[in-house]
Amino acid sequence: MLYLKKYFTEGLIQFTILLSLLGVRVDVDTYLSNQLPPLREIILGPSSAYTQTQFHNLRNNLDGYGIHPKSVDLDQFFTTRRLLNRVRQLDRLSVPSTELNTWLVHRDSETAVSTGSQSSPSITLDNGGGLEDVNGPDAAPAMRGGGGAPESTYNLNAPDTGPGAVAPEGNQEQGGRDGNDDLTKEVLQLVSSFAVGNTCERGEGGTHTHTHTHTHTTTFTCCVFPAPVVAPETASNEEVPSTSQGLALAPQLPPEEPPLDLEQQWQDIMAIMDSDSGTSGSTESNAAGSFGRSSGSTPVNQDVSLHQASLPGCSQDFPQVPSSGNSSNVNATFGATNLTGIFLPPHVNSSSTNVTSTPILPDPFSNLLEESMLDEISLLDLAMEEGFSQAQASQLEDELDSDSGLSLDSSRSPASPSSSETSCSSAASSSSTSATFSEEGAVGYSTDSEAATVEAEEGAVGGYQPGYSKLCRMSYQDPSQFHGLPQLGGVGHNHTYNLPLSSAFAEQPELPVSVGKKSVRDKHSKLQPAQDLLDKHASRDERRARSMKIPFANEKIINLPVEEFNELLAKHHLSEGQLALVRDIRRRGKNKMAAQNCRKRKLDTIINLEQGVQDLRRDKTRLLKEKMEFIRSIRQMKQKMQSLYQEVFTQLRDEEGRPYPPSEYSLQYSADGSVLIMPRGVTTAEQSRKPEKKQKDKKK
DNA sequence: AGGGTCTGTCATCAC
DNA sequence: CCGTGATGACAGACC
Repeated sequence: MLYLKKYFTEGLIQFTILLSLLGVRVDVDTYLSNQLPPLREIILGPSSAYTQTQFHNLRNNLDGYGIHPKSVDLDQFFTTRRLLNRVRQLDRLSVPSTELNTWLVHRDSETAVSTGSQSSPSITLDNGGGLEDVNGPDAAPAMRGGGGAPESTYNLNAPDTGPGAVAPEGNQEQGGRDGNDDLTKEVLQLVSSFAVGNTCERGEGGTHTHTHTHTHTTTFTCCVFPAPVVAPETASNEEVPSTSQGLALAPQLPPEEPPLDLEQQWQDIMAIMDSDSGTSGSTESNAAGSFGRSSGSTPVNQDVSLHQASLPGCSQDFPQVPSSGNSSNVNATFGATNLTGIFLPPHVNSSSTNVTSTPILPDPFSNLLEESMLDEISLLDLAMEEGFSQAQASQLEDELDSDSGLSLDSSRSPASPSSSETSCSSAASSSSTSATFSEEGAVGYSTDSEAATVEAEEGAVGGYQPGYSKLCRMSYQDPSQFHGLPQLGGVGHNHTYNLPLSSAFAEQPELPVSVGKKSVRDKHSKLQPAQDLLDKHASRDERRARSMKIPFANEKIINLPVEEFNELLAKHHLSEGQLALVRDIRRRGKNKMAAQNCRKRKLDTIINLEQGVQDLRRDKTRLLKEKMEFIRSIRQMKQKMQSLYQEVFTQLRDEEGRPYPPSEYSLQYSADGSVLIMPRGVTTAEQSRKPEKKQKDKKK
C-alpha cells in the first residue's frame, strides 16, 4: 500500500501538472479558441501504450537510464527528476516552484497508505475542494466514489475504505495522523485545489472484478474547485461512502492561501472547461469529445512555446486508420481527437472494444492537421515541415518578395495603363512632348508621337519610335535592357503611322515626310539615292499616297478629327481613287494605332495578372508559414499532453495496487471537468452524461 | 533555314 | 448608317 500511495500521490502530482499545463492551454485558447479540444477530449481515448512497462520504457528512454521498471525507489527518484524536468520544460507553465517543491516533499513523505482494502472497485480522488460545489451537487462524478459521503464529500477526506481506494486520501489521512506535517498540509492544500477523486464504482452488473470488465466502471474523478476546503479529519476512512465502495481520496487541507497563480489558472481552466463543455455539450458526442471539434479560427497565440520537444514515441503519430485490436481502439478513441497519435503509441495492446466509439466530429484540428500533417506520421516529417516553414517558406517568401524573378517594372501601376505607358515612352525617348492626336480618341496609348518627334528631328519622319513597343516589352521582361536602348534601333519595323505633330501637319505633302525606317538603317544605306531610300523605307500607304499625288500628309489624313478631315477633303478636289486611298490610309492608320493600343492593353493585363499571381503567392507563403507554426504548436501541445497523460495514467492504481491496463482503461474527461478512468467499453458520451446521476442513484 | 518577335493589316464586332 | 475603337487572325519584316 505504501507504494500504492506513492503512485497515487505521484498521480496527483502528475495530474496537477497536467492541469497546470491546461492552464497554459488557456492562453492558447485565446487564439485557438474553439480549435482546441476540451481537456476531457484531450484525455479521452484509450491508450494501451500506457502500460506500466511502457511508462518505464518511456521514462527510461527519456532519462536515458535503464532502470528496472519495478524498482519503486528508482521510480521515486526518477519520477521526481522527471517531474522536475517536466516542469522546467514547461516554460510558459506558471507553476510556482514552491508548489513543486512541496509536492516533492509530500511525495517523499509518503508513509501511510490508506487502504481501502474493500473490494470496492472504485477509487475516488475527490479533490478536497469541498469548498463550494461549483459544479453543484451534481458535479459529482466524484460523488461516485464518495457514495455515501456528504455533499461536501468531495471526499478528499473520505478515503474510501474500499479495496480500490488508493491512497491519496490515505496519504493525506496518514499525513494528518502522522503529525500533519506542515509540508504535507501544504501539499495537500495545493493538491486540493485540484480536486481529484478517483472513484471506482460497480457497474450495474455489480460484478466488480479485478478484471475490470465493462460491467463496472472505474472512475478517476478530478473535480476542480477554486478553493479547497477539506478538513483533515474528514480524511477518515470512515467517511467513505459505503455504497460507492469507492475510496474517496482527497487532499485535505484548509485552503489557507491558495496560490494566487494557481487559483487563477484554475479559474482559467474552469472557464475553458465550461466553454468547452458548452461547446461540446451541444453535440451529442461531446462527452466523447473529439479533439477540438469546435471550429473557428482565431489568431494564434504564440504563448505556446514553439521549441520542439520531441518524444520518441511520437514518430508514429496520427495513425490514420486503425487496422485492428489495440490500434483500432487507439484510433477510435483518439483518432477523432487528434490526440490519438500522440497519446496512443501504435504498439498498444488493447483487447477491448471501441471504448471510444465516440462519434467523430468535424475537428478543426483535424482539418488543420489532416491536410498536411496527419499524413505525415513521423517526427522526421515534422522536422521537414519545420524546415520548410522556417527555411523554405522564408526563402520562398523572399523570392516572391523580390522582383528578380519576374523583373516587373515596379513603376508600373497595374491599374493605370497610362502610367506604364508613360514609363515606357519616357524611357524610350525621354521626350517631354506629350501632345497626341487625341482628339479622335484613338491615341490613348499613342504617346509614340513623343518618340516620333525626336526622330522627326533626325529626319526620320516616320515618327514611330521603333523601340517603343519593344521597349515596353523588354522592360517587362528585363529592366536591365533599358540600358540597351540604343540597340533598339536595330529593329527596323515600320511605324510610319505614328506620326509626329510636326510631320502630321506638314504642309508639303510631296515631301517624303516619312522615311519609315530607323536612322540606323538609313545610315547603313547611305549609298542609296535619297529618293530611293525614302521610297524604300516609306510605308506602303505613304508610297501610295505619293504615287497618287495626295496633296497632304498621311499624318493629317490619319489624325485629323473627322470634321477637319472632311474639310480638308473638301478643300482639295480629289479624284475617286484619291479619295478612296485617303480613306483607306485613314482607316489603316487608325487601326494601326488601335492595334498598338490593344497590344499595350494586353501587355498591361498580363502584367497585372503577373502581379496578382505574385501577390497571391506571397500570401500563400505567408499563410503556409502561419499554418506551419500552428501545426508546430499543436504538435508540441499534444506531445506534452501525451506525456502527461501517460504519466498520470501509469500512476493510477486500483484498489489492489495494480496499474490499470491501458488496453482496458483510459482517462476520459467529462463535461463537468472531472477526469474519469473508464473502461474502454464504455462510451464517453455515456460516461460523461450519466456518471453523476449514476452515482447519485447508487448512493441512494 | 527555321523559329520567335514585332508590326501592320484585315475582318469583324460593338458602341 | 457611318465613324471609330477593340480585337483576333494573318502575314511580312526582322532578328
